[in-house]
Amino acid sequence: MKQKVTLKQIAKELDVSISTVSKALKDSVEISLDTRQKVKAFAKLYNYKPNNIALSLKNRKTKTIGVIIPEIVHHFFTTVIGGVEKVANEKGYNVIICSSNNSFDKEVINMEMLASGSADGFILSVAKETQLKKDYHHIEETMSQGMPVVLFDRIIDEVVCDKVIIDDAKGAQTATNHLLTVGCKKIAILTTVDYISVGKLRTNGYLRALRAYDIPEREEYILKIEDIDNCETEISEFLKDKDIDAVFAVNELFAVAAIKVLNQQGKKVPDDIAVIGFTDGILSKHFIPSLTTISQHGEDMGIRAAKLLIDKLEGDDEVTEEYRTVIIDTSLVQRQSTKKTKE
Amino acid sequence: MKQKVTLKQIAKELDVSISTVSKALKDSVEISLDTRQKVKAFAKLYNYKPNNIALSLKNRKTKTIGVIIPEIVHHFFTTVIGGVEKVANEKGYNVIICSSNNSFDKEVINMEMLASGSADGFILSVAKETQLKKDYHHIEETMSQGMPVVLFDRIIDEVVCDKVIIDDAKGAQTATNHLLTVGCKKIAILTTVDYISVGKLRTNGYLRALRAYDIPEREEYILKIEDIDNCETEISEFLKDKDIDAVFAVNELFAVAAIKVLNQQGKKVPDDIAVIGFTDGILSKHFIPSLTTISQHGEDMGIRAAKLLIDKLEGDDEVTEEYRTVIIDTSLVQRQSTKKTKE
DNA sequence: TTTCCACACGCAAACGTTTTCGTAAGGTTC
DNA sequence: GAACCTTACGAAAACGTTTGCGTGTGGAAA
Repeated sequence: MKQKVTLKQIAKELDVSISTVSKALKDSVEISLDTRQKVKAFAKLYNYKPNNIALSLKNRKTKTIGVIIPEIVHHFFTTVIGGVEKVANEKGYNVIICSSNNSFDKEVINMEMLASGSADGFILSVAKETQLKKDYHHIEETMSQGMPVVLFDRIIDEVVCDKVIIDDAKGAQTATNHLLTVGCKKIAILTTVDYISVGKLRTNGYLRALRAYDIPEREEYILKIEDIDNCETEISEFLKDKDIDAVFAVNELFAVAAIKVLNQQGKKVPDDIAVIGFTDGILSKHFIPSLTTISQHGEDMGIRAAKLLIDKLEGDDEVTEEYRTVIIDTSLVQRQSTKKTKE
Repeated sequence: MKQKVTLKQIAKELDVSISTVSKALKDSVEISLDTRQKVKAFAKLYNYKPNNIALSLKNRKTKTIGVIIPEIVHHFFTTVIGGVEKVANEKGYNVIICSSNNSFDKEVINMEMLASGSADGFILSVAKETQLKKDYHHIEETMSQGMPVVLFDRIIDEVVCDKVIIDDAKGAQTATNHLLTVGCKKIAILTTVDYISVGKLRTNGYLRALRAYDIPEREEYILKIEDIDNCETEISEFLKDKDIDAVFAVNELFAVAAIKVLNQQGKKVPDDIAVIGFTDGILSKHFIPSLTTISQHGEDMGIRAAKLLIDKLEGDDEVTEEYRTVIIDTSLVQRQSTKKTKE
C-alpha cells in the first residue's frame, strides 16, 4: 500500500463499477445494503479518503482560502492568522499562508500562484513595497476572475473590496488622550515614514488629539523612522536633551527602544517620562515596565476577515455585490509605562 | 470575464482544438508559427494561467508541502516557517501551514486533510497532546501512503523518518556551563513537565553539566512547570528565599518571569543572580536586561527540513529509503543577564 | 404467458490539463 | 500519376471524482 487507494482500485478489487463504489460510500439507496456494507468495509480497511484535488477540479472550488501577509515572523499577523484559522476550520475551509516578505514581486507571485487554482479567495495585507509602488493590478485581476479578496490592516483605498481595519487615527487619538489625561503636555511621537498607511493615520490621530486639547503641533516632536532595524540610534539622537514628558510610539519596537534610550539618558519610565505603544504583543506584556498600549485585537480581525470572505464565497452569487468595511474597535490596555505617579 | 479562462475557451474562440492551444502555448514545433503567435496573443490578452488543480490531478503531485506546527503565534515556529518558505519558493513549491493548537485531534484532522491531495509531503512538529498520548497512527499512515514526513524540534523517537533537531541536552549543557564559568555554583532550573521531550532533554543537559563539575544535583533546585500561563506565581513560590546564584530557564518566558520575580524579591539580575534562557526570540533581544540565551537557529532548521523533504520528494523513487537526522548546532548568545560582574 | 415495475447497478460526461498517436492536406520525387 | 514525406493539426486517454440516466434482471400482477 505505497499508494493512495482510489475508487477505481476498490471497484476493481470488488468487481463492481466505480460509480457503485462511489454511491455505496455515500449510502445511496440505489445500492443494495449488502454491496454497501462490503464496499464500506473494504474502504475502511484500505483507509480510503476521497482525493481533494479531484474534488476541487470537479466542483470548481478548493475550499481553501489564501492568506498573504507581509511578514510571517510578526506577532500581530500571526494572531490574525489564528483568527482566520479558527473560523475557516469551523466552516470546513483550509488555510494556506504565504508571506510576501514586504516584496511587491513576491506578493504578485504568491497571489498568482494561489489564484490559479489553489484558493477560492484571499485575505491580504499588502507589502510595504506595494504601498509604495501603488501597483494593484494583481489584486484587481484576481477579483476580476471571480475570486473575492478581503484586505486587512494595511489596506488600499483605491481597491474596492471588503476590508477589515482598525481605526488607526482613533486609536492613536485614544493613546494620546491617555497621555494627556495623566497630565502629560509635551508629547513626542515616534512614527514611520508616510507611505506606510497605518503610520500616517496614527500620526494624524496624534495631531488630532493635540488639537482637541489646544496644544500646538511641534515639528521637533515628530520623528519619522525609516529603518526599523536601526531605530535605536535614531531615537537616541532625537530624544537627546529634548524637553518632553511623554512618548507615543506607533509600534511596540519603537516603544521599547525609546525606553531603553531614555534609561540610558538617565530618565525613568514612567516616573520621568510616560511611554505608550501601539499593538499589544509579547513585548508589551512582558517588558519592564510593562507597556500601556493600544490593542488591535488581531484575532478578531482575522475572524471578521474570514467571515466576510466565506460569506462572499458562499453567497448567492451576484447578490453579494456590495462591499463592506469592518472597523474593529481598538482598546486601551493600561499598564505600567504610563502610570500616573502623582494623583 | 468573471471566470478564469481555460484552454477550451481559447480553443473555441480561435476555432482550433484544445491540444493545439496547449501545444502552441508551449511553443511546440508541431504548431505553425502563425498559429502559435495567434494563440499566445490571445492567451496573454485574456490573462490565461494554467489551472494548478488540473495539473496536480494529472501529474499526481501538488508541488505543495504541508507544515503543521503546534502554535502559530510563536516566534520560534514562525522563524522555522520562514526557513521552509525560503527554500520551498526557490524550488517552486508552495507552503501550506496549519496549526494543531497543541491538540491531537486537530493535528490528525489537519494531516488527513492535507494528505488527501493537498500536499506532497509534510514538515511537522507534534502537538503536546500527541506526545502525551503517544498515538502516531496518523503519521505512520501518511508515510505508508507514500508521502514523506520530516519531523522537527518536537520529534518522536518511535517514528522512523527524517528529522531535524537541535541537541537540546547539549544546548542546555552549554547554558549551564556558561553559568558555571562566570562563577555561579548554585544553579536552579525552571523546566517543563517531563512529557515535553525538549524540556526533559534540557533538564538532562543541565544535570550533565553539573555532574561534569562535580556539583551534586539537588531536587529543590528543579522546578517543573505545567501551566505556562500562570508560571509566575509558581516561580515566585519556588524562588522565595532560595539560596541560589543563577537560574537556567528552558524557554524565554520562564526566564523573563524569573527576572520579574527576582526583581520583586529585591534581587538584581545579573548582579545578584544570573539568568540564562533558551530560544533567541523577541523578548530575549529586547528585554532589560537583555537575555543571554541559547539560539536554536529556527530558520536554519526550516531550511534543512525543507531540503530533506524536497530531496525525498524528488529523489529517484525507491533509492531514498534511508532516513537522516540532522542536528542543528545551537549557539550561546551572550547578553546582559549573565554579565560577569567581578573579573 | 405477457406486461410492468422495482431494484441494483453500469455508462458516460464533466472538471482542465498534457501528451501520444493518428491523419488529412499538400508537396516532392521518380 | 503513383508513392512517399512533411507539415499542421485533432482525437482521445488519463488523473479521481460525482451524478443523471439508461438498462438488464427478476418477480409480481393481470
